[in-house]
Amino acid sequence: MLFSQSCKYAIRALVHLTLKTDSPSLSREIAGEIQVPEHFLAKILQDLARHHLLDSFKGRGGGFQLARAPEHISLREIVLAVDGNGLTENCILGLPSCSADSPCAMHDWWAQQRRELKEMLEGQSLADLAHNETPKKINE
Amino acid sequence: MLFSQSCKYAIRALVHLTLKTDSPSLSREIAGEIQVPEHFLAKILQDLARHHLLDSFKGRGGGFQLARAPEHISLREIVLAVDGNGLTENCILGLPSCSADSPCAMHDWWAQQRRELKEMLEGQSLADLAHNETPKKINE
DNA sequence: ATAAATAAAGAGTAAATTGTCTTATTTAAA
DNA sequence: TTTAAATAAGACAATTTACTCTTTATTTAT
Repeated sequence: MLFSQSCKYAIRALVHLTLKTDSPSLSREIAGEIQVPEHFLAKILQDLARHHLLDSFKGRGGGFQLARAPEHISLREIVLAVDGNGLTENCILGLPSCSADSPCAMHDWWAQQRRELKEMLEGQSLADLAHNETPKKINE
Repeated sequence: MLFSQSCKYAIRALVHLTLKTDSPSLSREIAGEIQVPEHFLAKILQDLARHHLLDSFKGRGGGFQLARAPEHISLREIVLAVDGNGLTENCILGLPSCSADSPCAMHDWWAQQRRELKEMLEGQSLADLAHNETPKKINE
């Protein structure tokens, strides 16, 4: 599994928010729309706010909102915020001692793969993702 | 995390066995050499035997051995045996309904990425991996 | 036959992740 | 200034993954 469940939910929530940039959205409503556990999502949104990908507003009229234009939020930033940098920084076989000096069996292979993966996560913006989202049915 | 802990252990065990193709190795000894929990590894080896990547022999003189030449065991086969096909077959955002007809926000991006990942897992054989392993110190 | 060595299997424990519920805290409106 | 609406935070429950321990089954050598 490339992304944790939290990270998947984060991406879906952010894509959803990309389509609603006018006013703050309630965590409860977002959860309902993208069909994920309400309180669990709330924590993820708090986390994204701490990482300055979202702005949060308390009290009446509050909610969550993208902190920046979706064109300037990369998929990589989202993954880093929620899952940390383990995916691209740790040894793929989990060896703490793995390094260029004492490489594991997959070190060179993964060094190449991870670089490409990183570039592709950086190259994909939230705006790109939102653009590919299946449009909601209107009739019905 | 790309691979489960079990899968990481499996790869390390198989690489180790690639360097010892003469006679069956004991699961206990493999665990000691690659430094992973003994009984946990035993189950993983059983699983690899069920998937015909290893041959197992009970009783005195028994142990585990590669079922085929390491040149003909791909990294992809190992991952499939231990982690299943979820990584390359499931929606990366975990949506059961995601398909070409109703794609998720990352569908197209991931379709491309997963194809490349698949090819690279197929292209890497156990022999290739073993070849990149850090050689054990001899003096001392 | 018997004993010893090994994998196989099963049941259980521990830890991490995922998800729920309740209570603060903050804000804006009435 | 009180009340209602929202996020923030904390404690907890459930599930999955990782790991351990014990027993059973099988094989070889004596």
